[in-house]
Amino acid sequence: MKNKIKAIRKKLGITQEQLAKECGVVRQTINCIENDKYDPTLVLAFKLSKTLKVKVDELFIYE
Amino acid sequence: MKNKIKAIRKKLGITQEQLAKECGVVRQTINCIENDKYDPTLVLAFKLSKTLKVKVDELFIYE
DNA sequence: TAATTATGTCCAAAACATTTGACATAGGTG
DNA sequence: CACCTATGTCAAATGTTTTGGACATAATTA
Repeated sequence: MKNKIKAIRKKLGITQEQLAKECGVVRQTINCIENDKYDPTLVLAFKLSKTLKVKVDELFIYE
Repeated sequence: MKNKIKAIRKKLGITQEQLAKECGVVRQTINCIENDKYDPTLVLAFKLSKTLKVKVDELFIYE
């Protein structure tokens, strides 16, 4: 499952570390998700969505 | 994390078994998610969303 | 250049999601 | 009532996500 996290995070000018802290996870988690190592849990997807100010349906690309 | 799966599934007149099959999981998985035993993975959330014809952001209630 | 910050990666363990198989109960229909 | 379908639940096994600690490299800045 692809996502737009890295692009949107950079547009907002924040680091993986800052995004991680906002979402209550560690930096490696953000890094793995941005690089498609695995998908976030649903709760984390919503936290990312909220922090990055886009809807879950926009942030992730299904299919 | 709450969700509207049971309500929408009933409105569509389908069983847990049918929804499960559509989404490629077993009946117990749908049952557990409807009864808030655990949250689905992000991929399953998108499959449920697609089958139930509502957006992920509408199907699940975060906060 | 040297120092600092940001990112990518690895591993093992912990936490969480899903399956399989089974049994119990609730609701409707003959 | 007896039958059948749908739903709820449980425990053990398996698969996936997240953590914590560590190290390497890339990019930025003094």
